[in-house]
Amino acid sequence: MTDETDPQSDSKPSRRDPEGHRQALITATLDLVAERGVPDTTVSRIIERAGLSRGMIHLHFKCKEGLLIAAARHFSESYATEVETQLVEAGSSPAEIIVAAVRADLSERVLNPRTARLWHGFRGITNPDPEIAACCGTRGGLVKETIEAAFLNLATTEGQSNPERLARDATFGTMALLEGMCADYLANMQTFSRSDAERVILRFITGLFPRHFSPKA
Amino acid sequence: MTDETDPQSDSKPSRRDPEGHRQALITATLDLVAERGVPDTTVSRIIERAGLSRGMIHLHFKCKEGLLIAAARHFSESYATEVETQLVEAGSSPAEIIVAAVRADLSERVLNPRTARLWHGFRGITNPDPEIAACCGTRGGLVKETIEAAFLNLATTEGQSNPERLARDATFGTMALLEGMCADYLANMQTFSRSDAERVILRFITGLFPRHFSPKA
Amino acid sequence: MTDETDPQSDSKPSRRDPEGHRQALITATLDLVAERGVPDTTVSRIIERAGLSRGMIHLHFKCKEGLLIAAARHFSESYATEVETQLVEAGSSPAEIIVAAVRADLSERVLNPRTARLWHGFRGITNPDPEIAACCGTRGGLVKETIEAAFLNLATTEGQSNPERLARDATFGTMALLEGMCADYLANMQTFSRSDAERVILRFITGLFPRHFSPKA
Amino acid sequence: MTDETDPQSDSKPSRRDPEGHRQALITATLDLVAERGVPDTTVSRIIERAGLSRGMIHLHFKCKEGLLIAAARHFSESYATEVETQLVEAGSSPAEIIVAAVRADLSERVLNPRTARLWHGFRGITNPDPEIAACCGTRGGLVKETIEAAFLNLATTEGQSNPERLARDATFGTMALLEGMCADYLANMQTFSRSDAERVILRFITGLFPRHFSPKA
DNA sequence: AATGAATGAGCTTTCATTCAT
DNA sequence: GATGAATGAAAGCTCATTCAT
Repeated sequence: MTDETDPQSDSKPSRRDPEGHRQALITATLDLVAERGVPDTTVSRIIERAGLSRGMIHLHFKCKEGLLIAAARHFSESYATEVETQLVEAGSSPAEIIVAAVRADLSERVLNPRTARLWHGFRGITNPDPEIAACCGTRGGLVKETIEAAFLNLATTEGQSNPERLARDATFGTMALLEGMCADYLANMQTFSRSDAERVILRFITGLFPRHFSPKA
Repeated sequence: MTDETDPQSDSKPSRRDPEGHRQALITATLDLVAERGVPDTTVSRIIERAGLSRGMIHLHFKCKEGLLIAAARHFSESYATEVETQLVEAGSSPAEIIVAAVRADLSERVLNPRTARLWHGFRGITNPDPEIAACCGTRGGLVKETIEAAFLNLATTEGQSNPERLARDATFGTMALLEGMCADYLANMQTFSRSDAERVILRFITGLFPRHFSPKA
Repeated sequence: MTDETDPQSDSKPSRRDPEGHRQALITATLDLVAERGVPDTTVSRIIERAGLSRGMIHLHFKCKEGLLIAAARHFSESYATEVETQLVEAGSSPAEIIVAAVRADLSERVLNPRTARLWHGFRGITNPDPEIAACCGTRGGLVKETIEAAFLNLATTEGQSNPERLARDATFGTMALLEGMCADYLANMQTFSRSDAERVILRFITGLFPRHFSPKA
Repeated sequence: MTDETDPQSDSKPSRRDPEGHRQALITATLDLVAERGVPDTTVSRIIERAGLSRGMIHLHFKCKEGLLIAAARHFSESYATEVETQLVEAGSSPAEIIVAAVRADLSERVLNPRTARLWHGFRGITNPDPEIAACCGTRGGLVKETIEAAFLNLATTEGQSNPERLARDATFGTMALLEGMCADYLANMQTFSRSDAERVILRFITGLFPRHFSPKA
């Protein structure tokens, strides 16, 4: 998943390796944001964890804010990549895509303590850089587009009067439910049930598309 | 909501008014958390905004953390109070209660830039005081109980095989949707539509209780 | 040893008892200086321990410094009183008085963790109030005068050429040794030996007055 | 004693000179402890006197306590070094070494207002860091060992029944006297007489080793 | 490209003292 | 005489950033 080109695997990067240094700083930053939150992710802790020198951050990212933006973008892209990867292994019908997307979003690899803390950590910044707000403000981007396209496909097939609106509502609700599940997971990690979450979301979808999903999918 | 007994109206509290000072500090803190986030809510800014002296915070709340906890609790209680207030004006049937609760939660008084930022600001603290986590980790408490009771009422009436589970799913989904709407509102304040949000949530509820809600409630 | 007039023994003084309040504050101050040193003896800790109100200190002693002076003086007087008390039980010959004074000064009641810390605590104030310097700068006062008188008695009897100087040297040396022993006690409480200390001081005295003290006194 | 390699003499150290900065901070700290005592030796005063920036203390010593420990150790080492230096110029017989050590300890360079205040300032910390207690709790270390070895040499030569105990008593008494003299010096700088102090200490030593010291050494 | 010593603004907290009650 | 809420200066410390090397 990480640097294939780095001959020394993923430990401390070698002395002259600008790209390795960038990656090491981003990884250290994400680790810290997940563990301690954005405000406690200090320059000192980042460089200590990355095993690099103090000036490195300003050399590669201009300032701490720049590193934070790069880290948030990296995290957001990892999320989309991971969901898309899981979708590839699923079927290709719209209904299969939607169910697979929901399952992927609730899977251990996408929803875990680290990611739940990262989403909320970045979202907790009240006046975030627009860049951070754009990529971590809500789940969205590629995943949302994929789901919306599948819903539109279903709605059109069904011959509804206003398929665009149905698809939009379905997407809006599904994404909101996933957001809400993530918040619930963060607050109640011990008792949170992935299967309960999945069942509730499918009940919502089934309510909108009764022909395409069985009540007990 | 402010000092009825204070002869000098509700502006700056008089020199000897412990309770007024406590309230002033909590209000200033909530204002700042909403405007600038938790980490930028410094003691200096709080006392400047409250127009009080530096030592006051430690006198009344022992430390800044204590004030933050008191503020979070106050905010959480205000939320519940506001929703309950709006429920009083609604009908008394389970379905009416549920619809009213959703509408209240999406109303201007409950969901606005200040509250959306406060929820996420407090939630963004990665290792929060348990007290803060308990009251701001997710919408819950009184509102959730009210909704769950109403759903259970409907589910039992309907003669479902497992009414408890249906009520639990309905509550879980509704709360998750409200959470997700709040996150969406925070991320897209300009384009967010309260009516779209309400319609989507009612579609979810209608899917689970088709007899009690009309498709276009 | 304390307030004979207080009907409620030595616990918290009653509501209207100025003298009891003075004593309670002094005792609390000495306890704290012994336990935590002068700099950590704060007004808050003093009033908490004495169970009195904040304004009390400034009411009875004008300021914290005034209380500290009163406490130092009280401690110094307690030291002299205790030594004199032990001397009363001793013999009345000059040699007996001297040996008894040394023993008293090294006794558990006079040299213990509390007193060793109090002497050094007050002495550690670099620019002390002259009053504190006078009473806690070095052991002195009454005890020193008693010893010097006894030495002078011995020296005169012995018919030395310069009895005043001999007495002065003996007193100077004995007091210095007692000071040194106190410092050693503070630094090495576990290993300090009162009998070793006494033997060494008596060796010093025996060296100056071989006729009046046996080598193995 | 100062930077031989620094081309800009020994005034303010150059912008990049870690070791010089360390020394400057230690010197400033000792000056202040001597002038105002440990509690009034604040970070602000230290950096003002050293002409360095605020963060420097925490950069080189981690915290104020760390600087204080380093300063105490430096002071303790300076004391031992100074006494040893003066001993080199003295004779090499045990008796000469002892007399020289006493004289050195009472000399202007070893016993002066600054050092007397430093000993008592550091000793006045009631719950000192073990490191500070170890090096400033009592005169000791190298000087004590040197004196004890010399006394043991004398005691063995003299053929006493228990030479170790005699040497121990002599060392204990001499060190205690030197401690006591230092306390007396601190309390009575104007009237303190180095020659009186020396005479009294030699009287003690002469009493224990009459063959090796003349009564009026 | 890379380093890490240095900076000083700004952080939370503690403190002796005041004074309306 | 007695109280304790209120004050604000000053404490120790952390921080992102700079820049000589």
